[in-house]
Amino acid sequence: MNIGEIARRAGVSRSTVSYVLSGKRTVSEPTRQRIQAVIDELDYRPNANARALKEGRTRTLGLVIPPASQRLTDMQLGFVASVVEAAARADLDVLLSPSGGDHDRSFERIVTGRRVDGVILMEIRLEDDRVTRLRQSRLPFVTIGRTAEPTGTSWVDVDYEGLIARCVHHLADLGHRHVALVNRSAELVAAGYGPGHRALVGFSHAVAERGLTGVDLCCGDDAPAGEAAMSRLLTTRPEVTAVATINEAALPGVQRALQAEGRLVPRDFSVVGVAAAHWAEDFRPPLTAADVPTLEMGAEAVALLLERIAAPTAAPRHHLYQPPISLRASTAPPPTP
Amino acid sequence: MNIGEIARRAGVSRSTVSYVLSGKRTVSEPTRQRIQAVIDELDYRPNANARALKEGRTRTLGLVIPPASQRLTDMQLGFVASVVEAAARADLDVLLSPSGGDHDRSFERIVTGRRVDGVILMEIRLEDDRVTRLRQSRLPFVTIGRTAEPTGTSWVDVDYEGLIARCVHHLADLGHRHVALVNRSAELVAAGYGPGHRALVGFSHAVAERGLTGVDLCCGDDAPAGEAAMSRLLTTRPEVTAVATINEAALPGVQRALQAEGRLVPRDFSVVGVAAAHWAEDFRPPLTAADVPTLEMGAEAVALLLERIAAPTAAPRHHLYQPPISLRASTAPPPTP
DNA sequence: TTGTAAGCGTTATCAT
DNA sequence: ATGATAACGCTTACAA
Repeated sequence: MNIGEIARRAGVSRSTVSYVLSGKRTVSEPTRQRIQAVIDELDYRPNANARALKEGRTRTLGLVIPPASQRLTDMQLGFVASVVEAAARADLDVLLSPSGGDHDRSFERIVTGRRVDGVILMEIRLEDDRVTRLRQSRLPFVTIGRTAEPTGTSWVDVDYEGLIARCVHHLADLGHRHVALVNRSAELVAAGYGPGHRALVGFSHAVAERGLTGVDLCCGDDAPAGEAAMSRLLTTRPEVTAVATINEAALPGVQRALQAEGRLVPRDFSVVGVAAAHWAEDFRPPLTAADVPTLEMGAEAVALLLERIAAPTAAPRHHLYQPPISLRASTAPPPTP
Repeated sequence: MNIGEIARRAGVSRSTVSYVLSGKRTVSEPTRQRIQAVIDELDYRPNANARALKEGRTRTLGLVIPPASQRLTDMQLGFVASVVEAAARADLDVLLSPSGGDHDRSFERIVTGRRVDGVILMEIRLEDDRVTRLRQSRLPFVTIGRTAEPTGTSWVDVDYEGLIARCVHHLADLGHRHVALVNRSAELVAAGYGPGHRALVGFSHAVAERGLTGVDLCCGDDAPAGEAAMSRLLTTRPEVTAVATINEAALPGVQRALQAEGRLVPRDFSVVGVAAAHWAEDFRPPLTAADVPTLEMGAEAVALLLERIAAPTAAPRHHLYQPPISLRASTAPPPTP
């Protein structure tokens, strides 16, 4: 079923059918209706590839996700979902590429096969080969997260540095003197994963600024890891009375460890962090946290990408999110010794 | 950068370049090397759309996911990840379509725009418009889950009916007389969501067969809903000593409600279910459960789809998964009154 | 208001 | 062993 078939059945030329489809020139009402009737009857829709070939654009966005082997976190999933949704609203399709390293066939296909009009990249490292690769290609792209030197690229990111600093200040204001940071996994931080580094920077600065003692620990992205890290902390550093965290997936484990040690939150121990709202609300008691607006960020990433596609030479833009810290019920002054 | 440019620089015709790329006819070693050198130098890769147009296939799979608005469950995410991964292993790309209802533009684009060689459908209902739609189209497809009458289609599914029945028998064997089923949300069940219905059928039959009293309740896909449903059950039906569930996301809430009522698992109350392994292992104590093999199922769905694409007229195949129930530590005989 | 025809970048069938 | 050329299905000047 192609445009020629429709044209034949309607007794017109192919171009007239095309113009009915696109509305790019006026077609007399009788012919338009006749053609439309045939289209409806045969449920015809133009071949997207042929159209893309001719138009030079694919109406498709590429989304590079971390390889599936390592389970996606809730937040990553939130980004995927919101990007796909925002793209669908703009009548754009999304092509997924699971790729971690640089030499990835799927990634190469997308970047260089002209299958997409632009790319959204997730899980950005401070030094990121994929960003380098994309920069030298002509393909518009936007990153969720940012490299160490993001100038010249469009991106959205969460201000982990500032947010964790604010968390520490909040704890200091309450009177805590010994605080800890529960970071993401050691591998991630070692690999130069942005949020891990920036959270650590923000933590260290704030701790120094307020004259606190701070201990930072890495922790895998799941409850068992959180429980292990936390119980180790509680026994080796009993003076610590509060933690700040960016590792939402570890929270259930953090909670369990606290409970196992008989520390009541927030009476005996305070917890504060950066996390998607549902993790925070699911904590007992509800977690005082900066809620990462994944939905908004995914939509904004798509918007920025569409901008770059429309005007590739325009100055790149970015959006650093600093969601306010929702005061829920997990922080209080430290217990009096 | 197109094949003509490569041909010109290498001083050969376009077809020769094409043959070097595909290897479909022998090219003399010197010319082959000369052409390959140009290709490497310019990092040329053929335009995927042009190739698709000519070859009549896109090397792309469509994956229809539930609309992003409703957060994807962990299991759904597992399917997405494993499908994408399996496709990448076969050098196939995956086009995502978030679509719930039938009249979805994104879905229509994929089905009828010839953007993909085949489609994988998730979240199948007993009566599913998308399946009907796909059936009348010529496009090969595979479903994860199955309709009420799946004959003639290829699918993979979990045997919720048999599995929940086995759970009930397990509980009955232990001596429980009053058991409950924690199902998925009422909306889902009302909409004819397969797992919800089949779990209920399996539960009812097994309960009848063993002469137990059974109560079934629907419950949203999150911890708060699980907590609410469970605490309601514990107060209104205090005689119930065990639950079986297919609602993994509700498990943390189930646990909290039990704890709040002072019921110790498994001494006072038994819990058993069908859930991804990490939910089961995260339960306290570890949950006796049939572990849904999402990874395997996603890969199998891709394999079945590739079969159908290769041989559209061959008899469809399916795979009903009945993972064994891993005996962990959440079930025991009921407390003696 | 409509039709004709060129061309998007490939692949594959003929020739040579 | 290689080259010309006709499709694939569409959009869009350019003509009429």
